[in-house]
Amino acid sequence: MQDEPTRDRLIAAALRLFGEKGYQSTSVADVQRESACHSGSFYHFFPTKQDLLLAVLERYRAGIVPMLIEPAWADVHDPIERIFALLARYRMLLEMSQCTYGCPIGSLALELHEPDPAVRQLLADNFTGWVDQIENCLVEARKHLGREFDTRRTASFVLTIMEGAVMQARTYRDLQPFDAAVATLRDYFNALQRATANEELA
Amino acid sequence: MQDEPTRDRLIAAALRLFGEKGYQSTSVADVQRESACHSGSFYHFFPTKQDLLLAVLERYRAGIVPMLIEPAWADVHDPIERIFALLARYRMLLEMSQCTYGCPIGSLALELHEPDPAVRQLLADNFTGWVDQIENCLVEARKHLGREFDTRRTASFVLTIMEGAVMQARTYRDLQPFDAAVATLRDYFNALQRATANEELA
DNA sequence: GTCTATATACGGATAGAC
DNA sequence: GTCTATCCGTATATAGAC
Repeated sequence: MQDEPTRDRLIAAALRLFGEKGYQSTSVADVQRESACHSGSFYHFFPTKQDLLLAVLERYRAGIVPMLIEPAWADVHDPIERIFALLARYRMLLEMSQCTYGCPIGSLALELHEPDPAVRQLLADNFTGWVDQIENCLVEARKHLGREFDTRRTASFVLTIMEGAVMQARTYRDLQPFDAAVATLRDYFNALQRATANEELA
Repeated sequence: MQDEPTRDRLIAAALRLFGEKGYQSTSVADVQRESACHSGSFYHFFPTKQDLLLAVLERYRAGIVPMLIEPAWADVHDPIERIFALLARYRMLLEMSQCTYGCPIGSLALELHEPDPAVRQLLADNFTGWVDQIENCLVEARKHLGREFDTRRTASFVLTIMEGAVMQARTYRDLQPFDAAVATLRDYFNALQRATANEELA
């Protein structure tokens, strides 16, 4: 950890701190302390604090598949189950943190009310990258879900639910609203599959 | 406006500013300027900035029915349509602000990572008050939605979707993900009603 | 209750030696 | 590339006259 290049250590520390405390509540001094480097090094790599944020968001974006999706899907192959396996990862994050740590991208998206365009774009890119993965699952599952099924719209809906569910779990400090949302999403998929099966019978 | 008691002017200004810029990005000086009062008055009414936040959250909570629900439901009587009428209010807020202003409670809930317990409780109370109203609609609509229908779980699901949809609309600066989420929720209710109608035929 | 002036701390960012 | 020391603005909060 200490042997990593300084720039990477700074990004790694910021990634953790921005997730735990938020962007504004994390001072440049916090990042310096956690990465064991000093002011001169920091500003050598990042002209401003926001440039560090951009690097963090880019690292999140690049990490969606290797750091989030692949671990979640290693032992799950059914496309619909993969969606719920991903949601289970967020549940685990909430559980391990007593419902304080959820989705860092969602938190940043609402914390920064008037983000710099480059920041906003990277937040959006993170959402899009996540939704892309869900959509892949839905395309694969399409035959069970009806011909006129809109895979993109539904993939976006899954992100909507994950983010809203994390928000409530954090606010109530309770997994129940998260579990409730996931259970209701499950109902929805079941209803779609039942409807499609009925169509095929007819 | 200028004739209002000072304390109310402070709360009103803070309510607006916290919604527009967030809590941390709003300085006490901002609130003083917008409410046309000075430091001495501010700290006469609110010992700390957080005490002002508590007053704002309490005002939001008390305003759910008179300021949000009643206007949204004045001309709508079908219980399911009332749910969509409420969601349409949020769409209007997004539209009027070019997708920058969504749900101030949700924004505060994710901005404040380790809120004071009193703050967190008031955020939760706001969510609960909102969900209560949705649940009333679902109880009224129950006969069309199936006997084993869980009204509380589904009401919480509606909040989940609203918050997640607002988050995405703000991040993309585009109403499309919001509309997509609402349309998918509509599909879900339609599926529930269809399933219940089929049950009754059988 | 309201005003002005100010204490005090901490934030992001910079200077310049090494 | 890394270090120490520091500038300077702004933040919350206070003091004390009126």
